Amino acid sequence: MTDGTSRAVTLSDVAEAAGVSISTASKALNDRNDVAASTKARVRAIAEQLSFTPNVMARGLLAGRTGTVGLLTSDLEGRFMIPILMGAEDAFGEGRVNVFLCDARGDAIREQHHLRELLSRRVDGIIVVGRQTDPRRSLGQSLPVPVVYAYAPSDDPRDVSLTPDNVAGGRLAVEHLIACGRTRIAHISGDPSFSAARDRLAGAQTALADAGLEMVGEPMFSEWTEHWGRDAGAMLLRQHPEIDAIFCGSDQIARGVLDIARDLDRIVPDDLAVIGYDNWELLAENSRPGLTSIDANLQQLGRRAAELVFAAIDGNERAAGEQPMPVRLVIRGSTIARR
Amino acid sequence: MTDGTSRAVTLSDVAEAAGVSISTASKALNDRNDVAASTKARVRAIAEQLSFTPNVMARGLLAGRTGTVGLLTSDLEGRFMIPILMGAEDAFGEGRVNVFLCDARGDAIREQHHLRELLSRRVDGIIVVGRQTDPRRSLGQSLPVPVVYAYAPSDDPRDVSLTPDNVAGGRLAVEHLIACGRTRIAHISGDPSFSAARDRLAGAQTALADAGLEMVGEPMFSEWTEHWGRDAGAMLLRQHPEIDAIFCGSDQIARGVLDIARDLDRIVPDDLAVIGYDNWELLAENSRPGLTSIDANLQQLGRRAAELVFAAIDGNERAAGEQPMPVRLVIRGSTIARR
DNA sequence: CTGTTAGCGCATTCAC
DNA sequence: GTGAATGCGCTAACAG
Repeated sequence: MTDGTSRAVTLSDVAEAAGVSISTASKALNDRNDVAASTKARVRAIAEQLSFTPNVMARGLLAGRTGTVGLLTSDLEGRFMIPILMGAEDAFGEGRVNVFLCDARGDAIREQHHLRELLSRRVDGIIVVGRQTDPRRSLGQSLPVPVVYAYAPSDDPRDVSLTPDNVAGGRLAVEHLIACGRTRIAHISGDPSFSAARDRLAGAQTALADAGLEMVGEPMFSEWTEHWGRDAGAMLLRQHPEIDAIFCGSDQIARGVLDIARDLDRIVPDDLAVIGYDNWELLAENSRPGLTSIDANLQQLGRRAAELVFAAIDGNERAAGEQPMPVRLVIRGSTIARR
Repeated sequence: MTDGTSRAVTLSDVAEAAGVSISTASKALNDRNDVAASTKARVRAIAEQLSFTPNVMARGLLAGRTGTVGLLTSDLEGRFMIPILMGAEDAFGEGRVNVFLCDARGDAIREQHHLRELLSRRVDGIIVVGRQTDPRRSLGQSLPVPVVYAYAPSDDPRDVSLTPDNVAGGRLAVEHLIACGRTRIAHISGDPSFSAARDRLAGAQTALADAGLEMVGEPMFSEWTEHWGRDAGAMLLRQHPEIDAIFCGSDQIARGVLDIARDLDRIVPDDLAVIGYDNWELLAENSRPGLTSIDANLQQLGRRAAELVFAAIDGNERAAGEQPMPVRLVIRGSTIARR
């Protein structure tokens, strides 16, 4: 463990060591031109030597800004927050902005608690990340800082929300299957209480209708798990052996379907095409064959959320409403045979 | 988006509204006894009404402490940081400590950059999270705040490092297989340049030797992937059909082995027991059968790291050296048939 | 070009 | 009990 005792060196330490006033030292370090080049160099050398790091809090007191953003999540265990966080970090980038990460664990009390903490710390803005695409309760309109909702939209249309476009994703998936020459397409998805499940189905239905096709069998809803994918896949392929493609509501479900297809001697993709959702690389790249999937571009979503927070902080741009974010298709071997 | 314009209300606002001085307001809100109960109540009511949140920066300026901790990770995409972060958050808990999350993306330059930022923000301590258990370069001994290394230890023994005990994990895994009556045990693992791979093997060898057994075939090293698990499993089972158990260096590898075992008509666990490593629930709980695995208790590791940072901050306790953290066995159907 | 002064928001003496 | 004064570390406006 490093030495936790030595007091942090302050600007006045540097000034004293350099034999100048505090304000001169400040100017030198902030590269103002109203200071002699020689003293500037000297002060900087001293600062370097003393490994001086300016106290951002003190600076923030003056500026009224802290250069911090709060990320309030209820999905620390899940996988959606991570890419969003990465995108946000990218956007904040070298902009000297740091992120406070708070995990509410899906608990409203804890969320309120963390919200107060973030406001106490005078974050310049807040990004709220949910774990489903269903609307969540708004933090309210009376906060002193801008708020952007990511993945899970706010239930208040006055808020800005960025959500992946699940309808477009469903459409994209089925259009791809049709483009691959498939016509007898079925759908297995997760919990129907999730708008994600319903929206993806809606998109799929649109694509089918546009092509003059009908879905084979009823869409099957239950859990977002491999187990369900296996069970549903087995039922479906037994009841409707003519099926030549299955659109799955998640990569986990798709993995289950791939698994059971092998048991039933259905060759993927020749005999049966399978497409997943989320493009969870751990699952999609390691299956046999690789799993074609829909990617929600979460990193880009996070980046955009950060940009919106920024815009609201220093500009006056005040967007509002739910903005569906584009998704993309990632093709692997489960829909097109690689040669 | 919420109103980003309304200036945050300050203590002087509250004082003015309550018709008292700033210092009295301060005392009232901090529950000091040298203030009349009536005024105390009044000030608090006003503060509540104005939704006053104290500016932690200003307070921190005085106190010399910020109540923040930096989490410097190089594993934002990976899975190790998340449970560690959760454990740390638990430990910090209601302690009014917040976490700055910085992702260095495995880049030393970026890490240095983030380190400076954290020091600028006067974090009270830093937790460094790596993505492998191999030693990483120390941040140095001259930092003004305590540092604890989690998962990846520091290469400087003067630092405190918490790493999962991979040797114990390897031993535990093989002891379990032996307890299940297995005697012809093989090993498939990942990249041998990882100390995790070597340590787990060492532990396994110990357990075998203690039981008077020898490993079947050579340990197989390559990647931490399902693909490798399938390939290695196929080779192994073909060359050594007598194998009755495989200890895998990761859950991904184990999933591959389970997959190929099914292809080769080996019944798990009756005919072949399989054990993984990491207890990645996504993989372990959804396989057929469920995957027995070694869990590194990362959440507890994170909690402990936070506790050590705390101890160093306000106590004088200054631990040092690499502390191996206990692991545990999670039994599922891949080693013991569930009835 | 440099130094002095003031003040960001708050907690803490110390007078009254 | 209460309030005026001081200072945390820093930057901005001025005066020299």
